Parts: sequence; structure tokens; C-alpha cells
Amino acid sequence: MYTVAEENYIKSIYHLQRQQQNVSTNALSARLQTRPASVTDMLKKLEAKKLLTYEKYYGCRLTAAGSRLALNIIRRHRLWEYFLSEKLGFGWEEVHEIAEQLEHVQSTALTEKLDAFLGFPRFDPHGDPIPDGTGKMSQQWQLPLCEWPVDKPGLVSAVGSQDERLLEMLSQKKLHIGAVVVVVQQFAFDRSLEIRLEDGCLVHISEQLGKFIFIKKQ
Amino acid sequence: MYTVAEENYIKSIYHLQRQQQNVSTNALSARLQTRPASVTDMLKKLEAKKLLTYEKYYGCRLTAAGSRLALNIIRRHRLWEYFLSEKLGFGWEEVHEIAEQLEHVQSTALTEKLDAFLGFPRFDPHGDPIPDGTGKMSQQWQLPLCEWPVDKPGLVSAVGSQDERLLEMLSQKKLHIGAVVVVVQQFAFDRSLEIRLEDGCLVHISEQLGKFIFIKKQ
DNA sequence: GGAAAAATTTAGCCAAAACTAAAAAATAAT
DNA sequence: ATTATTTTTTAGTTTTGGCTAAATTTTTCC
Repeated sequence: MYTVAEENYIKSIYHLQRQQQNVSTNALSARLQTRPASVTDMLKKLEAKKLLTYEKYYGCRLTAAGSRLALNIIRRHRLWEYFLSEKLGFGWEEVHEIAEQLEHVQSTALTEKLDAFLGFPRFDPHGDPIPDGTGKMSQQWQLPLCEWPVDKPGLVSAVGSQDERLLEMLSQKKLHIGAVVVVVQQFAFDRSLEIRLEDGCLVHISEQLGKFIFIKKQ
Repeated sequence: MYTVAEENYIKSIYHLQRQQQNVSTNALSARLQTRPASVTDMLKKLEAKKLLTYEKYYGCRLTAAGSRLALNIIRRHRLWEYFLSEKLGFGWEEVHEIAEQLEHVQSTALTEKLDAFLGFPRFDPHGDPIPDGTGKMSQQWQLPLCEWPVDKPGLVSAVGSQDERLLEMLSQKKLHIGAVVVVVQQFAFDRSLEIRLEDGCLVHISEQLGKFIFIKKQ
């Protein structure tokens, strides 16, 4: 299969490709914290393996095979993040670093069984969509409530966890899927939120909770 | 911290040390499937890191620090094996290879939280004891029931899991800790077992169940 | 359009962890 | 107690994935 270094390159290229259509050597160098010269070397290797096309001085793009691999790595990463946060009780700031290691464990069976064990979650604790086994993922643009802009109405589209304590809290605050909400203000002290529901009710939401409620455009 | 290669050496030396008191270059070479010359190189490196003492031509022994590291790696390995088998539903033959990768994920917090999530299990699916955070582990020689010799009386000494469905089944079959059992026969077809209890009752045990009941000598 | 700046590549080097072939030490056998 | 055999080490290479310094190409700016 592929080495950890190769997988990290592919993953980074995938993410950068969403902003620039051709990923430059320097952009990769900055993201991976390696020198441009090393990036050039690796791009040649990855081109030889047909994971990307590379044109001297003009950067690279993933091939279909490269994108497939990238989505698979992202799938592993986000499933582990979900596991760490949901099952082991890690805070969402802590999960990324550990998932960076776990994502490189090679075993298709492991990924599939983990997915099933977690109940086929569609979003990780940061609100990013988790690709399915074929690489498809929910494309809807959405953000956790705590990052949603003030005064812009939005729709509750998903929750990041099925924890019953979370679900209980949501139902008590009348925050069901499909509810329309407006963030009235964010308090600087603890980054908690005041939001207004359709019926005009004002509800106070901790930052912690706001991370698990996902909002999309109406 | 330590590299994957270093961790694998330390783990192998720990296991070999239980048979020979000084671990020879050749023994390590055979176990790790690397050439003796490579082993010599690595032993020098590990000695420099004070994980073992090494005397030219006479093999090596782990230092206290080396043993501590070895037990920590074994702890990680067996906790993951338990997770894979108990939570993800892998068969016990499949878990070893995947755990070989997972054991090298570096994060003390991960190990501790995983341990807690699993309910602090004391034995892995193969019946091997899982060291605790300080390196202590149950030293009793014991085997899963499904590997216990026929006609040899044994004592139920531990169960490999606290799963309540398992515990329910055990109490129904009157297989409490301390019970004396004799394996009457093992059926070749599904490797299930017929065992006799103290009161003469015959009980039928699936292989699946037999893996989670540990037996030691009377 | 040509000079300066920025980006990228080439060339040569390093460390980790493996390898082979040959030398040296330890062990076994006559 | 020598010799033969086995084990281990030394010396020199390879591959992977980094690095620096210098050269080259592209881009930008007057």
C-alpha cells in the first residue's frame, strides 16, 4: 500500500485543491512544513505511482485514483475523530492530533467495522462530512452553530452525535432538525451564544453544545 | 518518543527474555525477520538510549526503562485486541495483525481512555493478561476454556469481558469464578465444547463463549 | 521588453533502518 | 588442543524522506 508520508501528501493536496485548482509546490511546502525541494521529489514519486499529474513549475492535480485515496484517508481520519470524541470522551480540540496517527492504520475491514460500530455517522465532531465507503459525502455547506455568523438565519441540519444527553438537551431547548435559528450574539467571555427561535424565544447555548449543532443556509 | 522499529525490537526482546535470560542476536533476527547484521546495529542504538544492556557476542537484556516500555507497548497491543474483538466483532485470529499497527499510536491519554472505555479488561481475547498503567499484570498461567486440555480438571479464574450478555450466560450455565470444570470433549465441526461441572451436570459451550472463560490449574 | 523578485528544480548530502559480503569471535567436535 | 562450525560483528550499499545551496524558470514591476 502507501507510506504515511505519501498519504499525508495526498491528503494535503486534496484539501488545497479545493482552493487552487493547481496545487503549487510552495503551498504544499507550507502546509506540510517541509522544504519545497523535498516536495518536488515527492511529487515525482507520486506521479510515477499515478496518484497525480505533475507539470514542472506548474504544480499538480490528483488523478481519479489519487482522489479516491484521499477520500479514503479522510474517511478514516474523521471516523477516528468521531470515535475519540463520542466513545472515548475526548474534547474536539484533542482528537485531531491522535486521528492523524490512527488514520494511517491499513485495514479496510477495520474501517468498515468501525463505521458500523459508530452507527455510520455522517459528520465528525468538527462538523465535517465523513465520506462513505465509495467516497461519497454530504456536500451541503454547513457549520457548527458556534461558528455561524450573527444575525444570519439558518436551518438546524444535523447533530454531531447521538449521545442521549445531547439529544435530551436539544429537545428541551426545542432545537429539532429543521428548526430555523438566528444567532443574536456571542459572549466574548465564554464564547457561549444567545439564539432566537422561530417563535421568538431566546435560548442560551454553551460553546460546547454549539459545536454539536450544525446549521446550513435556508 | 520511539520509532515503530525501536518499539518492535523492545517488544520482541521482552518476549524472548522469558525463555532465554540473555537474548541473542540470532533469536531476534529470526523473530523479527531481519538479518543479524541489522539487529546488531539496532542493539547498539537501543543501548545508547539506555533501553537495554548489550555485550558484544553475548546478547542483550532490557533495563528497567526498557521493560517499562515493553509492558506499555504490550498494554496498548492487548487493549486494541480486546477492542477489535469485543467492540468491533473481529474474530480472534484477525485482531493480532491490526493491533500490531494500532499499538504504535503514541498518546498516553488515548491508552488510558481506551482502557476505561473497555471497562479495564484484565485479559485479551487470546487469554493473555493486559498490563495496567504501571506495568503490573496478572501472572497466573491460564488458558481460554476452548484451549484447555480434555479431561484435565481446571478452575474458572477469570472472564475476558464484562459484557452483561456474557455474564448473564455464565450465571445461567453456573460458570462462576472458582467453579471446577472438566472438558469432556470438543466437537470437531464447530469446535464447541462439552464440559462437566462439579455436580456432574453436562454443559455445552460454543467456541465463541469458550474464548472468554479463562481456566487455571487447581 | 528587460531587470528584479519569487517560485521551483537540480545536485549533493544526511539519518534511519534495512541489506550483502567478508572478517572475527565463540562454540563444538574430533 | 586444534580444527571446523556457528554466531556475531564490521564495512560498505540501498531506499525513503528529509535537508541546504545553487541554478533555473516563471512572474512581476517599471
